[in-house]
Amino acid sequence: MKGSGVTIEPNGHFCSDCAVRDFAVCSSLDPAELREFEHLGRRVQFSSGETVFSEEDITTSFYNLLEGVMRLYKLLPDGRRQIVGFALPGDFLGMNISGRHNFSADAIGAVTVCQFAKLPFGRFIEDRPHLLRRINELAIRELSQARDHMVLLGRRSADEKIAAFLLCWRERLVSQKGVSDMVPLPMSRQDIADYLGLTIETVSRTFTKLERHGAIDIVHGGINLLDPARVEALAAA
Amino acid sequence: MKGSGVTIEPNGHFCSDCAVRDFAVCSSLDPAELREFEHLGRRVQFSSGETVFSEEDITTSFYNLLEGVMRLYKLLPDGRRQIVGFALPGDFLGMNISGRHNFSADAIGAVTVCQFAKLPFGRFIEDRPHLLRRINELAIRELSQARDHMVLLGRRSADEKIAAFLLCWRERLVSQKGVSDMVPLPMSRQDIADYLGLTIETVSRTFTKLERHGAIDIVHGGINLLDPARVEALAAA
DNA sequence: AAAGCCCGTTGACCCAGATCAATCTTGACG
DNA sequence: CGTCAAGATTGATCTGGGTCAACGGGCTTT
Repeated sequence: MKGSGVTIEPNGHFCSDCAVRDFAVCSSLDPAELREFEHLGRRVQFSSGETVFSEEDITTSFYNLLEGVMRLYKLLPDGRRQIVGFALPGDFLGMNISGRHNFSADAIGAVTVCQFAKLPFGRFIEDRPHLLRRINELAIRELSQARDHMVLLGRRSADEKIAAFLLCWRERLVSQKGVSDMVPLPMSRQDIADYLGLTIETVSRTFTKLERHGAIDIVHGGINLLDPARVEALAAA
Repeated sequence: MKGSGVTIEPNGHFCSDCAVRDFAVCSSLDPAELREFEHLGRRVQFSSGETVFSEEDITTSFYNLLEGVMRLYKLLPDGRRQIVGFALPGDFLGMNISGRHNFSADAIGAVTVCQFAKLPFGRFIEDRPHLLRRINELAIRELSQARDHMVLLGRRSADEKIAAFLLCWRERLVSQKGVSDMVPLPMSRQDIADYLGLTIETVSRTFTKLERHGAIDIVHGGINLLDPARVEALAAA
């Protein structure tokens, strides 16, 4: 579902009290810069399932995810899909060198982004090396995650993939909402399958197996980690 | 094989006539900067199979590959290996945010690198945003390649993996030594298998199958692309 | 509340690619 | 030139996970 999103009236939205202020790209900006920066972005909302941008689209904007979860994916011509990542609040999307996006991005549930037009954003960076350094830092971190994911896709069994996914997803949620054994899974089984290079049936079966072994409890919208140690042992790394 | 490499006497080595001058990180530097930069790096040689740096090692240096090919890989505790990339001359290695390398790097055949101590290099970048921009550009390009590779690992068949690998490898060699239907493969079958998430037997069988179909010709140290169109069709993307 | 749909689960079966096991090729070295 | 070791190929067999198919449970719609 292609969506252009809904721009929110800017009343009352200031970078200085933005929820992702401290861990997004903008954490590198001082208060004065932040006031200038404020005029570059506009808040836009997307509803569940809407596509924020598509692979091969000419890049006209960058996005800072403020609220919600997004799936980032690539499609093969015959429809096979590989999800290359899930984005959480604070993630910065859209950087590329070809001038075109190299993956598509959909909202999973309602999403709010801070959208920056490419050119003014590029100009703003120009003489702010600390912002560039911050962007570089995020790119390098993503690269490291991408390599970990290659190991998972190329060399791990279905059981290991699922276990590693649960732990890694929980870990990422920690920085958002603190530690908890309840792990919300807003994405569908199909999304998880396409992320792990499996089929939906294998994902379902593996969850059931983990539940039968008492390692997790499948609840609506997520799972409970009953035995984190056992899941860690399964993830084996 | 862990190796510390052999430093080459600096006589007669100048950045200005470096082979990778135009496409490595240093392409962003002007002649004056280049002269200063020259003192930061030292040329080091590694012989076939030597390890230049290992995953989890504390990062003390960055590397600019000048000559040869390297395999970049991660190991699971039980020895399973995933090659996350092959490095060619001009590639810049070692960036990370944790202070530790996040993959290992071996020489495939003899290799020459330009090695930079981390701290002086970091200081040199400090007030040279154009160099930082160049590094960022390289990171973003690698990220895009990493995502393509995830699709390959997660969603493609063995035949497609091999075909895509041959075409992609040939494409990369174009910028090094021009177009040719002779594709040198300096890495072993095991390396190819670990890059594609397959076993050595499947790689061997798939090569043989391609040869029987007249698409390629297996020669010592590489293959001849007899029917590029057919291989492209197999790669299906 | 009945109908329909979407999503997830479960079972039966199958196959691409892994595993196991020779055998062959090539190059290094006495 | 013969010996050895390392890599590559090939064949036989097995299996993890894919495919196909049925079913169920929780929504929305009317």
